Amino acid sequence: MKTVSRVLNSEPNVSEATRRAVQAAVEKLQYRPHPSARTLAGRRSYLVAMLYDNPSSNYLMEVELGVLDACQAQHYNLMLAPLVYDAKDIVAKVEALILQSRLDGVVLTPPITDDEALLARLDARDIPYASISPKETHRRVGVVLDERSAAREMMAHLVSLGHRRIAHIKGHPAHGASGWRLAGYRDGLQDAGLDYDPTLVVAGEFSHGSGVAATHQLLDLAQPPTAIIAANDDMAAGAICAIFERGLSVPKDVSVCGFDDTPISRQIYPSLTTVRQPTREMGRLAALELLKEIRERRTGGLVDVSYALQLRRSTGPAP
Amino acid sequence: MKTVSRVLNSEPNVSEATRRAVQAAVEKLQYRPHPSARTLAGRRSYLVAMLYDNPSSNYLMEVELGVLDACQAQHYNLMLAPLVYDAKDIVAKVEALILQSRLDGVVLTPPITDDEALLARLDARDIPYASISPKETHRRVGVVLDERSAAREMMAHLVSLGHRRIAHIKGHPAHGASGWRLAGYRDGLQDAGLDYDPTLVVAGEFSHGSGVAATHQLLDLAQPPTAIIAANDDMAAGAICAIFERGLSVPKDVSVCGFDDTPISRQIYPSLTTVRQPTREMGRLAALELLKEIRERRTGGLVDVSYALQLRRSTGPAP
DNA sequence: CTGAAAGCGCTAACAC
DNA sequence: GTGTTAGCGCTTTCAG
Repeated sequence: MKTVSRVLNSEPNVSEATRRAVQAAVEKLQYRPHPSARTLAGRRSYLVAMLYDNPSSNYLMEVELGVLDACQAQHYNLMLAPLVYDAKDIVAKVEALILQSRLDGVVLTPPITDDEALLARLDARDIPYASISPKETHRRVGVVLDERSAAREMMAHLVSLGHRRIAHIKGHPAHGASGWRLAGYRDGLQDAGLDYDPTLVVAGEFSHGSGVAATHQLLDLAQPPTAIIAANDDMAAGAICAIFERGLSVPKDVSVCGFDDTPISRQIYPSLTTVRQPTREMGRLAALELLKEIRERRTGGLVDVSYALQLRRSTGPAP
Repeated sequence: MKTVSRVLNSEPNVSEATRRAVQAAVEKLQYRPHPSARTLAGRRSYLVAMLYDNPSSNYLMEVELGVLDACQAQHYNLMLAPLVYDAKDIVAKVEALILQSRLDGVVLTPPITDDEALLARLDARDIPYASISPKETHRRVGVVLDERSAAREMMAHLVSLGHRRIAHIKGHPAHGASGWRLAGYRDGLQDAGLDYDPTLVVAGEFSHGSGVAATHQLLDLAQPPTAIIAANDDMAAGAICAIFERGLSVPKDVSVCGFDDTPISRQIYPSLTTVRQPTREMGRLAALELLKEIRERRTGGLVDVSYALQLRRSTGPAP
């Protein structure tokens, strides 16, 4: 019996002949190991959870697909854990989840990646976790991308088109990406020798509606911008709606660009210039690092992925 | 030990006093039953899967949220099973899934809802399943909506705005909804005393790109339509892109409407007139019926949910 | 109404 | 390299 177990788990100390014989029998009998028996006898649950906020964003759906991919490839199960981040009892909720479901590990998405209380609890319980775009990267497992340089490059693109009054709609303040993208925006201004004008930087929270509102605010300015760089695609789509509502045109009157290259960037008119993040791949890689960490502690690392400007129709020469 | 088990599973034959004592102890010891032990000893896995095709559609994401909701409420786990529907080995794949994961049941989404071979297999293995918008509704468990009447009402809306040349972009032929929506379109023509013009009905496959292509085809007609009713929101968004690309305006030159009321209908300009389907709720209800069916065979039913026209900015008076 | 006994199907630890 | 033994933490069955 144990020999069969060894073959099924690719463990060493089985002769090639025996291994083959077992495999043949498995095939013939259509044998499938029972996951629960395995979990009960062994120490692991073969279950990881993905913790996330805001379940209906385009971005998270892509991430989920990637995480799922990696889990399936390694025969792990994925449990979806939508969390309302406002709730102050997030730590308690996650704790209950871990206790009840015996999770082997968790994948964290922003802004949960940087909840100190939660991370401390995870560490204390010795639950491995991998983060996607965490704010703090010291000694972390997961995946990151140089968002600041991406924003800076996007700025260079706008400047090259002749834009001088470039506005920025910020992301949700709890997300690390918001800060980096703003920093890149400022880098871009500096590169072009432009002054930082605080009236051109308005708050947003990654939602379509917040993009609409922010854009109306910008267009009400005595000297409205000729280009808007939104911290994500949903807000950029909102910006385009607001511009059209005023009878203006994109990109003739105002150029707009977003971030993330989510499906919506190709589904609106005009198609959106944006920064391509390999979102799905990021989910996959984060999950892969998590699984490594689960198998063997201290072997997971922080993977750096690269972005690419995706030039489409929503940006054009300054009027 | 068995008494504790009874209390935890809300089984009868425990005195109120004992029950209370057990509950107090559970609380005090922070005891949590081990899911795998329960699965191993009992006969159920407390696991259901959602089978779906085309994982990146707005529609499915909403459905998933609803299904997840119902499962969590009843302490069932949800396994996501993205399937490539082209593949001819779909039955084998699902079979493997059931065998390996010991699923208690599955939720089916279109067009998998009507794969005869798969359904036969599920029946043979006695695996309960619930369908969301199945084509065939006889003796089925799940949730349906009167799509035909919805399309018909939408037609009435367009006719009331003065439109006479109304085109239809069909959905993916494998989906039942495509047929019903087309039927409702024809009902609407008849109601208005309009002739059916086959050149005004073009093929689509529910994707944005297919909506763009279909619309170009319609606008190339000697007598182009003044209104387009697409079989879903993604294609309607594509139609709007195509119309704008030609320098025309929506709804001034052409009115456009979609189906499903997915998030994108509110994220594009102009906002989309569409048929609201309680998509998330449909996922929830289907899962609920499935769980009923799992607990006690022949108790699940077919729930009928209602739609509502969502009038927004993409439809207006005929030119 | 309560509980003892016997597994569910695996893996860990340890012989051989 | 292979096999034995003893559980993992529950539920089922059946006796009280």
